[in-house]
Order: sequence, then C-alpha cells, then structure tokens
Amino acid sequence: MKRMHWVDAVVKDQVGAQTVSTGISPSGPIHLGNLREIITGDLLNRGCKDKGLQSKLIYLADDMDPLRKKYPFLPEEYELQVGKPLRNIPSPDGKGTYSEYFLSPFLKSAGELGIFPEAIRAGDLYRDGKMGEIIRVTIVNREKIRNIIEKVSGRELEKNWFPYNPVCSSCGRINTTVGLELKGDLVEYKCKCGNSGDANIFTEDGKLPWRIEWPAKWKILGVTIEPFGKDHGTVGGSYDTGKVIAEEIFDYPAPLPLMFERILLKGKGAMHSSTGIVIPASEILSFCPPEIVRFLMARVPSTRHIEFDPGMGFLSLMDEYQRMIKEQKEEESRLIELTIPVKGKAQKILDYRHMATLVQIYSDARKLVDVLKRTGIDATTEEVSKLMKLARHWIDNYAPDTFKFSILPAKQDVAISEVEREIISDFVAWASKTDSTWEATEIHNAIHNIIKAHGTEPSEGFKAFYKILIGKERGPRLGFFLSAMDRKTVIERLRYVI
RNA sequence: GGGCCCGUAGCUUAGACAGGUAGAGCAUCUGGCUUUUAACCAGAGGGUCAGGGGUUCGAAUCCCCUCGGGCCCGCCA
Repeated sequence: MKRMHWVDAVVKDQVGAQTVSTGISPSGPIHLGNLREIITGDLLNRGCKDKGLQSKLIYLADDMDPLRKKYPFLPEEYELQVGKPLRNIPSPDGKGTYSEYFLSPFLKSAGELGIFPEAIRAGDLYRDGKMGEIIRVTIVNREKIRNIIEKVSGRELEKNWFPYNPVCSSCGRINTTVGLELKGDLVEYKCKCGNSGDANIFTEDGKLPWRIEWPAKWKILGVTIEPFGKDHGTVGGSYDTGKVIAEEIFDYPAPLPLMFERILLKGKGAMHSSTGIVIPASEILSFCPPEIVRFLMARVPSTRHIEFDPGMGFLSLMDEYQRMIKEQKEEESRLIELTIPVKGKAQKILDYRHMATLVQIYSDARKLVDVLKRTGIDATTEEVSKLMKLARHWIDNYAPDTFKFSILPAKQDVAISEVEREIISDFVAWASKTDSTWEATEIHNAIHNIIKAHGTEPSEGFKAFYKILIGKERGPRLGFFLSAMDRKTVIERLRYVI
C-alpha cells in the first residue's frame, strides 16, 4: 500500500480556501527550532496547494509583546526596556526597532528556504484598527471569557482581570497597566508607575492578552490551519482556551491544529534563547544548504522531536540526502518534492564531504572547478564557490578535529623511522624526475609502488606522508591531496624532513 | 497533578496516522581490492519490535495497563 506523506495526511480533510498561519514573538535570535514552525507551515501550505486548494501562508510577528526580561545577550541598559512592546524598543544595533532586528534576518533565511510568507506585524493590526471591533467584543464578553479560561485551563484569574493590556502613555510598559473600563473606543487604565490614562482600542495603544489575541487573530485573518509548538498544545493550554473562545465568543471555527515537537541540539538539549543553546536560523544556513534544512523537517512527522547534530551527524544527513536525490525512489518522490525549496527545480548538490576536504586545500573557487573537472565532476564556479563557503564555515566551527588538517610549515621537524625516510626519499626522487606527471592517479600509483618495494604495510607507508605534511596519521587521499598542492612545495617539504 | 514524544539488530534508525512475510546504514565476520578524513565491491550472521493484556483470519502498527528515557504545561507569550 502506498504510504501517504505526513503532510498530505494532515491536510487530507481540508476543503475550501486555506490560510496557514505561524508566527513568533521576535524577542531574540530566531533559531532552528523556530525554523521548524515556518517550514511546517510551508509544508502544509504546499500540501493544500498540491491537493488543488487555494492556500496561503502568513507569518505573524507578535511585536506588541513585551520584552520579558533583559536576556543575557542584551546590554545592561535594556533593563529599562523590560515590559515595553518589542516594536517600541530600539534595536541592539541602534538601527530601527528591536523586533525588526530579529525578524528581518529570519525572513531572509526563510526566503533562502523558498518560503515567502505574508509577514504581518501584530502591532500593525492594532495600529490600523483591525483589532478594534474584536477588542470591543472581548471586553463586552469579558465575564464569559473569564469563565471559559478558568474552566478550560483550570486556573483562576485575578479579580481585577481585564482582557486588554494598555501601553502606559508615561512609562511605555504594557505589563504594568490594568484596564478598568471601556468608554466608547477608550479603555481607562492605570499603571503601576502612577500614571493613568485612556487607550484607544483602534490604535496600537494596547493589545489583547495572548489567550484571547490568538483566537482573535484567527478570525481577523481567516486562519484555517495553525501549526504551533507543544507548549501551546498542552491540555488546557492556549489552543484549548482559544478554540472555545473562537467558537463561542467570536463565532469562528478554530483552525486545524498541528503540534510540532522541539529540536534538540545533539549532546546539549533543547534550544532556548535563554540558555544560550541556540543555533540562529541564519547561522544554520551559513553551513547547511537550504534543502537540507527542509529535508531535516520534512522527513519526519512534526510530532517527533529532532535531534540535530551539527558535527559528524550533519555529514551523515548530507549523505542521506544525496542518496535520496541520486536514487529517486518512487516512495520518496513526495519527500523530494517537499524538500526542494523552489518547486519543480531539480536538485543537484555537490558532495559536501568531499568539499569539506577540498576547502582545506584550496581557497580559490575557479581553481577548484578545474580540479573537479579533472576528476570528472562538472560544476559552475558559482555552485562551487557557494558550497565552498558553506563547507569552510562548517570546518571552522563544527567539524570534529579528526576531520580538520592544515599543511605544516616547510621547515618543521617531524620524527620518522628509517623505513619511512627511505620511502619518502624514493618518492622525492620520483617526484623530482622531469618526465613524471603531477597527477593524482600517477602520484598514488607511484607511492603505492614505492611502499610495496620496501615491503611495508600500505597503511604504515601512507602514514609517513601524513605525519610530514599535516602532522597527523591520516588524511585526505594522498594522490589527490598532493596533486592539489604545488609540486615544488611538496618536494621541498619532504626534503627538509629526510 | 495533567499532557506530548520516544523505546524495533551491538549502535543510529525506517516501517505506525490507512493492520498483510520486520527493512536500511554503521559496527562485526567471510572473500575481493594498488586503504583514506567513518574507503569500495560481493556475501554472512545478528530481532521474544520495552513488557503484559485485548480486538482481529492476521498486530511493530489499533485499544487498555505497566515500566524506562526525554520534553512541555500548571508565570508570560
């Protein structure tokens, strides 16, 4: 029986036009875990489209949310910004707002993944008055809503609970005010700072609390499908209360929920901005080709957690991807479709593992293209230079030490045995001959013959070269490696040691 | 206190949502090979699918219970 991809299984009963919504509070670097949210949204969006439905993806930035605390990555003076809406706080780099500072690189990363959502700032919805009427409905029905939240979530709300949080006109904070009463379009409030005033519900003077804001946005934006992290999905959590509020108060059917699990960093645990265990989305894309990020998310159901290993495990992931693309198995055709960032575009990806070695020998992309051509791999300079950049970054930051090497200086002493000295010496003699070609296979054959002539185990003989050239016992394919280096340099180096 | 995910070969795991002979990679062993950043080729062994019960002609898969590991909620979002 043909298996259905989880994406198609999730949307199989959806009918009519779809709006898939995801979003985040842009309070810090947006990381790989958050990337799962938007990729999941994109996958569902594609699932709907591929099934023939009209569908779009929106990404909601909750920039009216307050800064909860001065995160470790923020300078001291941000202590003063705590409690203010993110969109009203200056950016750490001094340009623009705090929320855009984190949001815009993220949207750029999403673009690299082939995801171009309609990005909506919650603050704009308030500013443009789109939330006004539903805020009024909320305040008018506040007792009913209070009952729903208390009943569904099992928690008790404060006596003076008011379902609208005004921004204080004096201190700018949104978490120190309490609404008192709605008069016309104005909510009277007072703030802990001593100030009191009126907030206009048709402006960005304030916001709904999360548990109400969420269902309100479903209705305002016509959301039909919403993936969210497991923190929202717990029983009595905000999806549960939101669903009842949407249906009973706002008269709007709750969207199809899809909970997704967290992404753990191998050996470190769950990603959290606060704990510093984080790989920002942009950072991932500086060593990981975009299709691999999609592959990572699309291959397993969203309800499973993913353990991401940026080290050796990452290379295995690359291998698996390449195998999939090469084999083009029927049962993986849907996964391939969903993995590819730009639909319909065939994927060719150069061997990352190979590139991670090459990048340690070459720094010039054009030269590398020639070398690849010699070994029968055809690639454009652009492709090569792109992958080189990724592989270089991976080597510098994530590769295990066993994978790294650097060529030793010409005049560095290395202890070698007598047999090793003879082998190297014979090789130098061979390499110095004017008629011998400096080509990978030739070099390899020459070395092998010399080692054999000395009656030494091949592994022992090869070791000598690695010790001298890179100071390690193992290394990249010798013939290939040496042919990539300048012949004179190699001879000089070997001569120095013998 | 409540919830979610996971438990399949020594290790990593696919297969579970839609029941139909448990499959792969690594490791191991055998043979081949002019060894290479976890080499390649051919082959072999290796499994009470965590445990127990139920449904069914048939269960890794569906239902219930138990155990073990991870995570989330019970502030805010």
